Amino acid sequence: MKRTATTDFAILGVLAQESRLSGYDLRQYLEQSVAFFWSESFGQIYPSLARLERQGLITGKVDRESARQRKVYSLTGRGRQQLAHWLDQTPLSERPRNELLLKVFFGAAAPAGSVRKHLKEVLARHEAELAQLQMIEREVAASDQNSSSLVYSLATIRAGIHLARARSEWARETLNSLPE
Amino acid sequence: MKRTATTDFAILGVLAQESRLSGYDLRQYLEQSVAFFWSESFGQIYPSLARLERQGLITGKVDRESARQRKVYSLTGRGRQQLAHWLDQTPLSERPRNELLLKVFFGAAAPAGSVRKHLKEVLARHEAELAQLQMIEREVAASDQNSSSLVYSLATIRAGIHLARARSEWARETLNSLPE
DNA sequence: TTTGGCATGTAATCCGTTACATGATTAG
DNA sequence: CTAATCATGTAACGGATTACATGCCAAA
Repeated sequence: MKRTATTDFAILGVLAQESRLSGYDLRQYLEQSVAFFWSESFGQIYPSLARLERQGLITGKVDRESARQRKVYSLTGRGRQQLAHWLDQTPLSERPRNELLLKVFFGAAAPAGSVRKHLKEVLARHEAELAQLQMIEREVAASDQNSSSLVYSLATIRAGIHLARARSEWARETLNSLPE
Repeated sequence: MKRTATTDFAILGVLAQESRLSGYDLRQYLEQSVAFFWSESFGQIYPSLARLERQGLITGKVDRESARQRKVYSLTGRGRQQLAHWLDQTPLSERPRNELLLKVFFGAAAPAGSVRKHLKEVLARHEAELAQLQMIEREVAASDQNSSSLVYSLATIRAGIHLARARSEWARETLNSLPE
């Protein structure tokens, strides 16, 4: 018995911050905010929107102000309630699958230089990610919008910074510790 | 077009380190070594073993030395070759889904105290994990076995340590930064 | 003798991505 | 005009967990 359906709650969460969004908007929003720790595909979003509307957690209406044919959704009271309930449940601890670490673990069976090559690549990637997140942090922190969600956005950005830094340091350290 | 089939390679990798293992053994091995960044269920392992044997990458034989009815597998030359090839491919960057961060991000819509509660829990969890990994690191480092895979085991353990430390520090810092 | 661990497998189900299918609008 | 982007959806597929189903062996 699992029951998570996190896609539904990701949608409810975004609609709690901003209403009158289309499926397309929702995707954009997620990509531009939480992409580094969460993502949804259209294949998930559209069926989910239909389901949530059927359940009365969101309401959809055709957007007349737009020239395009788009349907925008907003949270209902019940939707907000359900979201709050889900947010209160302790999050499931993820069972991550890290292909890089698996390849490092089996390093002894790899061709010479493979592991170093992978480590150099991730080091570069995480250093770039770190720089980018630090820039975003400065921007967000400087934005004068004192919305209630600001502190939470900042917290997740800092999580990304901590993780990118830890991964970079590990990669650097490991490159030094490996022979050849 | 994706093509990963990582379960297969996880099995090949373990068999490269130790031969004559049953499906049950493989599960045990994975749980006791790479569990914090990789796991496989029986529902994956047994079909995968059958497939790998059909492809000639491993060979299985009924274990006569054991009183139990078990079939043990070993890597073939071709299996070792395939593994080496896979290990050389740059690992796919994971698209992680972190439910905790999602709940933090939507914190403004949560009941009062929810986020703090979650953060306290993960802080405790990661601090315990950190202590455990540090212990394991000392044990493994002290083990006189100078096997070629030792350095790679240590590297993955240190990855766990870096990550657990980063997550703990982030949680502590975030608890301080949140109001109330 | 009965419980826990060893041991193997299949079936049901879920979750998620990718590909497919279609079409309108807008900017260059 | 034409390419990019907006926009919505379904179908096919694959990967993974969980539940189901079965049964033996060893230790308490």
